[in-house]
Amino acid sequence: MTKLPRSFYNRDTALVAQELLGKWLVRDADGLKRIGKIVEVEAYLGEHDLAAHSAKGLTERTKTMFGPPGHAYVYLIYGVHHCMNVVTEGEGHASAVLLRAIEPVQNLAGRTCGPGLLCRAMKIDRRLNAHDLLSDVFFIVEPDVAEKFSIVKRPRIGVDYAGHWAKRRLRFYIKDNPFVSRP
DNA sequence: TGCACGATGAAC
DNA sequence: TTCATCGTGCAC
Repeated sequence: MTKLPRSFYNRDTALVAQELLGKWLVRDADGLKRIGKIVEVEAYLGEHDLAAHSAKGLTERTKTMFGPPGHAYVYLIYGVHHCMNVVTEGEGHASAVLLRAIEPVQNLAGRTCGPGLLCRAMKIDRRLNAHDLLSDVFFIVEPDVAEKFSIVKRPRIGVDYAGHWAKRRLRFYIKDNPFVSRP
């Protein structure tokens, strides 16, 4: 297992999103190493992307998105669930990749398909916002055994308010993977 | 200081 | 289809 370097995240967001598929999200907490394989993601392309939080500009909440790549952007949605993103591209670009579903690999209990459920299973909450993903307790690795799969591209979920941006196929998932939140 | 509104999930 | 639940951002 090789931890993804900063340079992996400092690239085109839609590309990073697709390359995150099949990678393992690792979280070491409470004496337990939890691992999930990323099977579904969405790309958010910076300030001009009306579906992205950063479209509102630099605010207290979105400043993590405007920060350096390779950090976690975690926020509370609907007052109930947490969503986990990976910041991409250079500092100030305000782009990120939302992790929407993972397949359990190690020490994961309960469902993991959906951004909120994924965070619950991985014990991710707002305390991890702005956390560096090159740390030793929260990071993403390239698995030793690479697998082959096809990538399906679809419009993002729950962003109908974003005009023409809602139609762009910036949601990516592993074809036929049973842990994808919605086919 | 108040209030409308979600990058969701679960129940009905 | 409806609702829970609360932090954020912006209007007064």
